[in-house]
Amino acid sequence: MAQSNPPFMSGVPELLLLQLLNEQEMYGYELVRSIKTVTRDAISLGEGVIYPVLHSLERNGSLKSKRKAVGGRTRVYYTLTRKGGARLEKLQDDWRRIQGGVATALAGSANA
Amino acid sequence: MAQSNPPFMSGVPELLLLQLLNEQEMYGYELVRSIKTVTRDAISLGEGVIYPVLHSLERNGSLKSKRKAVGGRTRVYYTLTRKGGARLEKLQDDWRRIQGGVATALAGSANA
DNA sequence: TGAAATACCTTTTAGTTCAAGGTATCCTGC
DNA sequence: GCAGGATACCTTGAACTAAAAGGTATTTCA
Repeated sequence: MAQSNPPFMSGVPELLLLQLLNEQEMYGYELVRSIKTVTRDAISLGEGVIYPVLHSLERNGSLKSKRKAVGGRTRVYYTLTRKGGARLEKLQDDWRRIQGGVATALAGSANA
Repeated sequence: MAQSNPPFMSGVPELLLLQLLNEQEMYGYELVRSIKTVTRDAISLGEGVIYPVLHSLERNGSLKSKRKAVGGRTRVYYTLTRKGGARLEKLQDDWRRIQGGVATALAGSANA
């Protein structure tokens, strides 16, 4: 039946979004540029990645959104729910675990 | 035409394999268990991940293999080529970049 | 008026990883 | 002498993620 676990590496886009939205509400287009800035260009995620993740997080109750008209354009602002906060903590833990795992491996013969 | 870049997070299995093989020659089954050990259980990759990566690395000239009969079983030992060494360095850099990127983002409002 | 930036979104394609299954040998205990 | 578990190789099929590209519409500014 092959019920796959989520690929162990994934969820970084999701992690970054939740992290930023935990600090302040933002809208999609803003998040696209924020991620680039905040990671000092190390990570650049296009709109085709951001919007689908945003929508799925809202669907599962991790985010809530609010439309605001600014000038003539509409912006959709997102904020974390309590569930989103829990999700963020889980993803942070996951990340630290695998980051630590890779670091240990890389330390193998290196410098030291 | 959508000529995709490899997903920015990927290549961690490849990185771990190359790293371990850079330290000493190993065979597939051994690598499966080594990765689990060396990452202190943070990362566990099955044979279905390891063998295909091994084969594709050999195909593109990053690894070379040598069969050895041990008892009645055959082991296929892999070692890095020069090209594999270069590939390892590239993946290490990639990893450090994205790791740094995520770290910067996570540092945002945290503890400090 | 026309190009670039802002702002939303979806669809298509490609790529990776996962679980599971398949073969065969060896060793241990019974 | 044979059953079961560990060793050792491998492939297949499904699931999931993320990348790229395209599509609409408005605003700003030259």
